[in-house]
Amino acid sequence: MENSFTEENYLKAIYKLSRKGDSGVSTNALAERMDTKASSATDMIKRLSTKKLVDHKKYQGVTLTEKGRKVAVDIIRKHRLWEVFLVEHLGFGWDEVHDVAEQMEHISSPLLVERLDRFLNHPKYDPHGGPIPDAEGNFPAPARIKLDELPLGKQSKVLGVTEHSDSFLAYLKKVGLDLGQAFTLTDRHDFDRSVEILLNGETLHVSHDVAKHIFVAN
Amino acid sequence: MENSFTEENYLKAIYKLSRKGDSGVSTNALAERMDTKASSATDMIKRLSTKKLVDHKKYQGVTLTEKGRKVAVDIIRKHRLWEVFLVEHLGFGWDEVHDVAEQMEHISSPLLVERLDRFLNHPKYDPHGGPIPDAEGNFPAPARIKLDELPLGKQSKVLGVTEHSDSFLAYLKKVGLDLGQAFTLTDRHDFDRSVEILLNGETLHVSHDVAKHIFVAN
DNA sequence: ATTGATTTTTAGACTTATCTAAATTTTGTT
DNA sequence: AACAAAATTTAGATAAGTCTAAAAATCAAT
Repeated sequence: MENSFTEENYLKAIYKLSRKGDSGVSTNALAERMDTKASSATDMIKRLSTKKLVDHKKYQGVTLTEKGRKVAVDIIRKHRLWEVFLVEHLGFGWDEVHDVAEQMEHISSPLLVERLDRFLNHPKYDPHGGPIPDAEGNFPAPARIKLDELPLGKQSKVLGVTEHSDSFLAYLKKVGLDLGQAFTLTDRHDFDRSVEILLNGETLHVSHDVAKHIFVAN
Repeated sequence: MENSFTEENYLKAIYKLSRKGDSGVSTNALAERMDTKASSATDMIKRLSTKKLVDHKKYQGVTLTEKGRKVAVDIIRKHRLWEVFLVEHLGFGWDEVHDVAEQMEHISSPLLVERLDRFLNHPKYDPHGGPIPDAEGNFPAPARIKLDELPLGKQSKVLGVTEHSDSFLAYLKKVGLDLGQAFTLTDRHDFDRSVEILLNGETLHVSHDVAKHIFVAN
């Protein structure tokens, strides 16, 4: 009754895609996210379906069962806990941890996870600002909003991002929007929904496309 | 040019079996250690051979190439570093870590290993007393001997074991021969090569079969 | 509502790692 | 040296995960 790494990765992908659209996840979307072909996704859907980890009606997309959701959330929990460890204890940059955590998340030992969680002091968010579910699969209520929703004049700081592409992270680093960076929202342009923020004495213009992907303290 | 977990485990098994007998490792011995059939071992030997990780002449046993030895030793390095982490930072008992480390040893990230090693302060021995090779694959010179070779009257302490079965570890725990336990060798019986040691004011009789599996400080 | 495009599934093949059963090579003994 | 026993390899199957190419179902659109 063990799940392979591949099965776990598919479950995680289905979970993440479900967050977006509210209906079932399409075979094509799943295949694209898994960087594989639709036929492979179909095969895996069948496998997961016989294991009662997903519900599937032909041509109708997949959804996770409660059992499947538990597995997916547990992997996310492990992924994010390891990211915290890598950044806080091994000195990794928050933009260097993803690939390693992608491997560590598959280590199977409930005792290890419990002890790691305690060692890290039960963190609620990972270095990207992603919420860490507890052992029962419940996510913490996020005390944070997107930068484009922050009230004018408010002081805040960067808590995380919702976009993890290399180019986006590199852009943030270049303009100084590092994790934890404090700033004040000084202006807002309604016509294009861009904002101006003051950080380290410099005024920075941030487009809405960027602002909507940045989590900040509320 | 990636090695699968299975390939890595075979390489590690060949390495460990090579330590014992000095000649090549037999297919049967390898199959037994991998808990599989001889035919499977033969198949894997062929695979590793085409990858230039082992040398093999039909019916003649396998030996690691230099390349194969590097891979095997690197896995042992990772295994032992993670064991140190589990015991010293997550509060695992030295008898609880093996199975988890067995999984962690396959995580592939030279950067991670380097940083873990630094975080742990470049340990030379794992919690079982096993020497940890450095990044170049060199083992530290062991400043320790087996209990059955300890001179009469010498004070010492338990550094590790060469036998990791549950029953053996449980026996050690029961009689009080824990890791780090200090004692004095008070007597030696030549007829059966057993020894008597004094620990915590109690005299303990230790058979040669047990003593030869215990590393102690020299 | 029929056509055409898109999405999804099936069919058949390949790879890795395993197995059983049979064949072959080596070893040990007389 | 010959023959039986033991060890090893080959042959052919199976399961997981993938692929390409083709068939089937759904969707979109006039």
